Amino acid sequence: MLAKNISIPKIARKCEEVSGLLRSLSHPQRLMILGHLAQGPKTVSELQKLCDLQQSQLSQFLGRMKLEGLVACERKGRFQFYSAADKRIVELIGAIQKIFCE
Amino acid sequence: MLAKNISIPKIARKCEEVSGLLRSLSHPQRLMILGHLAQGPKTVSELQKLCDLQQSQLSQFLGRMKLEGLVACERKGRFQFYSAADKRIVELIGAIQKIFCE
DNA sequence: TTATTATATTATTCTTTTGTAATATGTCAA
DNA sequence: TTGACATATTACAAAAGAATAATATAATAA
Repeated sequence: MLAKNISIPKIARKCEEVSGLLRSLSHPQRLMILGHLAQGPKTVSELQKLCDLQQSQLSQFLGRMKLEGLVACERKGRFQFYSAADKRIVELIGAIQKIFCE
Repeated sequence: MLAKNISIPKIARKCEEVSGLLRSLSHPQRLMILGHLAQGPKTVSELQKLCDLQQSQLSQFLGRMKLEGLVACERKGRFQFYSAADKRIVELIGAIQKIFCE
């Protein structure tokens, strides 16, 4: 139950930033979106089918997650390809799955 | 950037539960509280000093985190000792620190 | 029993988030 | 250029969360 190796000072400095990221993941469908993006880039309409969301809300979620630094996007023709913003995000999703889904 | 080993079906089933946990961690001071509790049990007043919170708000946060299954508590005399609810919570805090604070 | 310390609850106001609908923009094909 | 498709933005009502103050309960010591 103990974790002596966790450094509070380190966490403290990052608390604002990290809690912001976690807030973005604190919605079931945003968590789902990032779960899919952790597997590779997807267009908005692909995500819409995968997550069963209204177009408008999905777009709002993606915009918010982009601002928060969780996802990145790149337009190709008329499609926007969204993906996990960086390695840390993929690692976080991986850790969550390892801890809670195994 | 990819994580082919992440299973979406597994995450999907747990999305509601896990996003709820993450929501509890999505506040800087709640994250801080759990950071401290991951190191061992603490009384409310110890946490109050460590996290610089008003007594009332701390108590409300703790109550909420208890409902959410993040923390457990045990009364000893006039003190309530709070601790991380289980191993998964400690692991999650450890993973967050490893990914974002190193 | 009373005073004191430790913690919890309630009430209230303010802010943020959610869900939804409507509308706008951007890109391509015909 | 027009139409169709893909995505983004805006607006707004309803719900949830945050901060704060005031009050209540629970345990102990004197």
